[in-house]
Amino acid sequence: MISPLTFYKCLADDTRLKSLLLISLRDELCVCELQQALQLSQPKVSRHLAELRKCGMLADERRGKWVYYRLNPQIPDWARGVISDTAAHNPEYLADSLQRLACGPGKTSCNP
Amino acid sequence: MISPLTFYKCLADDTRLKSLLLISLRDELCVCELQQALQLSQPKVSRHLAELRKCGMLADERRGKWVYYRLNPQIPDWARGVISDTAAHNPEYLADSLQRLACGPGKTSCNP
DNA sequence: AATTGACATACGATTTTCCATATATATGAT
DNA sequence: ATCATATATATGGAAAATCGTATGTCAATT
Repeated sequence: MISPLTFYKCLADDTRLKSLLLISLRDELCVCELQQALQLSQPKVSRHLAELRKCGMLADERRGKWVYYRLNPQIPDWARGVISDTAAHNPEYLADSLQRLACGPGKTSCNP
Repeated sequence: MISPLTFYKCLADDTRLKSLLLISLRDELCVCELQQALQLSQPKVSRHLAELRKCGMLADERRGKWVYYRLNPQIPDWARGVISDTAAHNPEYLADSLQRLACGPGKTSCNP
């Protein structure tokens, strides 16, 4: 069970916070989608996702060449609520990233 | 208006997180009460409270020799919700501090 | 005005966090 | 087998956060 302090340390970085919020909104995202949405280098995105995975915040699943990340089903409800509430009430914080994520209905940047 | 990232950076330290949660539960607390509850040095508590004040998370009010801190009335509802939900769902994290805070009905450690 | 108690801040040092770059691994296609 | 793409990790260094100690400020008491 994740401690509140560990949980908030996960959210205390721009890359990790935006990744978590975007994943929460879209259910699952692969690394290259986040990379494009956040306009960051691949190692930077990957490193922060790995940290979130090690903390138990994210679960990863490889499908072919891609690795998809989603919220770990085991995180407690209060933590899931914090993430979704934050995403819901801070549209400006996510606007740019969300726009770069949306490249057509049902489409992802990885699978054109 | 505080950004989500700034907000979570405020919560990403043990002293600050516990202080915010305890203040949320007790409405207001003075420095010496937190100092005793958290078993920390006075400068350490004071420094972190000052940071929370500068970020707009806390409001302070001097009454005589004591300075009382409370949640800034202007913080957005989602942020206040995050704090109170966290306090409500993590009793173990706060148990020790809460016990040291309670030194009798209606009494504080500052005003014996 | 001198003193005491509650609190704030300044300073230097240590620790932690973060990053860019390079390199390694894994998968699928040719 | 080779290659290209997607992702992961390792390394060294830079930047930021945190801390302990010392000192400063403010209010109340005498």
